[in-house]
Amino acid sequence: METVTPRPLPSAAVTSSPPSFAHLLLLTATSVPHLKQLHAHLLRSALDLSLTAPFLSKLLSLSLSSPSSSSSSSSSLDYALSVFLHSPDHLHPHPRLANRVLRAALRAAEPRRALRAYARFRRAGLVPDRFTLPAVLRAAARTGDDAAREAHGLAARLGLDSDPFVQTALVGAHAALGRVADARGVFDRMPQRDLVAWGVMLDGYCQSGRYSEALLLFVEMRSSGIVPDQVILATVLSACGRAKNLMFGKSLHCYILQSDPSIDTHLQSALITVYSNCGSMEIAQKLFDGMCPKNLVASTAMVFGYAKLGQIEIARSIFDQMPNKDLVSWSAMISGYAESDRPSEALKLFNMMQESGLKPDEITMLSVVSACANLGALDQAKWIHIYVNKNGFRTVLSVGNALIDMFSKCGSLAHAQKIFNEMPRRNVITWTSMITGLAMHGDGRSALALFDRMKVEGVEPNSVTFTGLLYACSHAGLVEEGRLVFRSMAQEHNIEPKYEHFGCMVDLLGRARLLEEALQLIESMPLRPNVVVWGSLLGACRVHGEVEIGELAAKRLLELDPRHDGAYVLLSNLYAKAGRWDDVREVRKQMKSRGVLKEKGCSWMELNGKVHEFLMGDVSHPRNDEIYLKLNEVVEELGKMGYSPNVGSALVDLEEEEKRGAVLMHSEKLALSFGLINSARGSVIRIAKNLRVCEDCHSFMKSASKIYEREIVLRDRSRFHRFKDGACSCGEFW
DNA sequence: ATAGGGTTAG
Repeated sequence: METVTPRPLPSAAVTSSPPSFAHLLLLTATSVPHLKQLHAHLLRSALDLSLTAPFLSKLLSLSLSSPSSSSSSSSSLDYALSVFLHSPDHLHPHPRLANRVLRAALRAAEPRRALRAYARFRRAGLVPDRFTLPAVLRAAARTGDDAAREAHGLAARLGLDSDPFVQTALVGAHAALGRVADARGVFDRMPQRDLVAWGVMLDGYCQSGRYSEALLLFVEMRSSGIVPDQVILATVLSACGRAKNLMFGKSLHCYILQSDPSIDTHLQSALITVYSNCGSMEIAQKLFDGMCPKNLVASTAMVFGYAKLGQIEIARSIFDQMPNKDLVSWSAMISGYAESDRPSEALKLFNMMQESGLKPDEITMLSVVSACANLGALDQAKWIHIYVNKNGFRTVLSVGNALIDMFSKCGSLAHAQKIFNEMPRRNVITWTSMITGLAMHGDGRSALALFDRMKVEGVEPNSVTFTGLLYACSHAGLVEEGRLVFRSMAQEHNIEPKYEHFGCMVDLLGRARLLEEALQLIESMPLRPNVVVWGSLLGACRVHGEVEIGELAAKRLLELDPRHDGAYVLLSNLYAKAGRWDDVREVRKQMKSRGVLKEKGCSWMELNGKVHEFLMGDVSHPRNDEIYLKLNEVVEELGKMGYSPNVGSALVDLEEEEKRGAVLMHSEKLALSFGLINSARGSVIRIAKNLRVCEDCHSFMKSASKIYEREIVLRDRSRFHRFKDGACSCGEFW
């Protein structure tokens, strides 16, 4: 049971005795090492003063005054705290001393240490005061420790729960631990709320990603007549940018100009962020141009904004012009490349960042891992994994999640599963990533089994989980299971199916040749059918050579997006399959007249840590001659088994013979030839490709795997194909 | 109590 009676304070007794020479000596110390030296000296004369108030006091002021950037300050703090932590139980620390330690630990970004020290203090009989609790709560908020609940109760027992400082800290702690409703409850019961309290509540919404609610709170604040300061405005602007609420941003901009045209740099940067997050780069650029000197934060926001719009070259040039770059600016540029499908550049930049002497944090790592996932290069992935473990990111949940995805996308389910199994904690993203990984590899049964386990463990699936599950059913041809999953979404989990779910269902039904049913689903869905669902239907029609429904799907698709290259390609393949060559030419003509270009096929593979790229018909590789020689050989060998190129996959108006040539030059065939030349017999050949593999390449790979006795793992845009002994793991469901 | 970078799906 908690005691609230203050205990006698022996340390105060020490202070009140006349200072000894030893004490005076201590006070001459000029640095922590110096103090340690004096301390050791006094110990030798049997005077242990380390537990006296003056010593601790001096120790603290020295620790706190050393420059915060140097590593010595953290080790000084370490020393200071260890003295506290090893002091005997009967010390009964004075809250003032405890508060200084807690504040020091917080300032040194050592919340865990603060909590340990606090626990130690409590055991020694500390009775916290109105300054202790906020510090503890802030530490707990940062570590995710549930000391907050305990502190809440303690505050009530000590009668401190009506103190505005304590209340504000409670709001912050609840919010940081994801209990926004509890935070709001405390906030609403506060009899008076200063700007800090409003700020903490606003920040609380932002921390849990509820940006629109933050904006609502700001509106409430304004209507209760409170005038925001620059800190509040900066927070709200940030929320506004993240909520991508351009209108709100503009009105905030007006408000700021009206109320106080002297905008400080924080606000300027925050305004730029609003516009760049909303994709309004013209306005962002104008504000940025008016900024002198350009600050780091604003420049980073510009880099981010352009990168998000795909204008990666402009982003890069701003990045290159920045005189100083910190971790956040590097990360923004790296994630820009990662998100714009330029994984090699992302990894290159990561190396440059390290050369410049910066160590990544976990957020940088997420972009790096995700870039490697997109690249699909297994050796790189293994290297990144080692790097993650070496640099202390192994136990970070989000990084573990990204690793699962990375190994799945690099073709090694085994690695992904190992990481999954060894994760100390798992959240919905962990499970979803693993389910999606299994789906990509065509293992639908395991994906469903994992989903059952997930439910048993009480993790609530979200809409992404269902995308993965439906995708798993679709790629494994599990029609009934897919229907059940689809139905359970709304019925059991309260998740309304979105476009991607309908897309998966259309895919699932379509691949099972239930094309009529797929069409009915599209026509009866509560959302307006979009490019995704018509595209799925068209794809299925191509697989089954179903011209009539396919034409309809293509027509609808092209109404929605006349420049959709995939639609023309699929339609043309479909006509080719049916032998309707006039229609093939017609599609081609239409495409030409509308200036639509087919995305160029590109494959790549890793050799000795280097990624080699092949475009369709590529002749630029330094070992071009060898590659084509090998390709000819493979074609000849396969020909003996009855292979002949399937020209339906060619989308060019060429003569028959030229079509054959074009199909034979598909990028994955070039990559395969390169792989056969350069890798040892019996080793796995891994190829990644930007588009979906064509029918001809698919059968080509199957035969090649048999003749050359090689396992070939091909990642295409939608899934993995593992060719072995003349068969593919996809079982033709693709 | 203040501004900039983040994992699954698309």
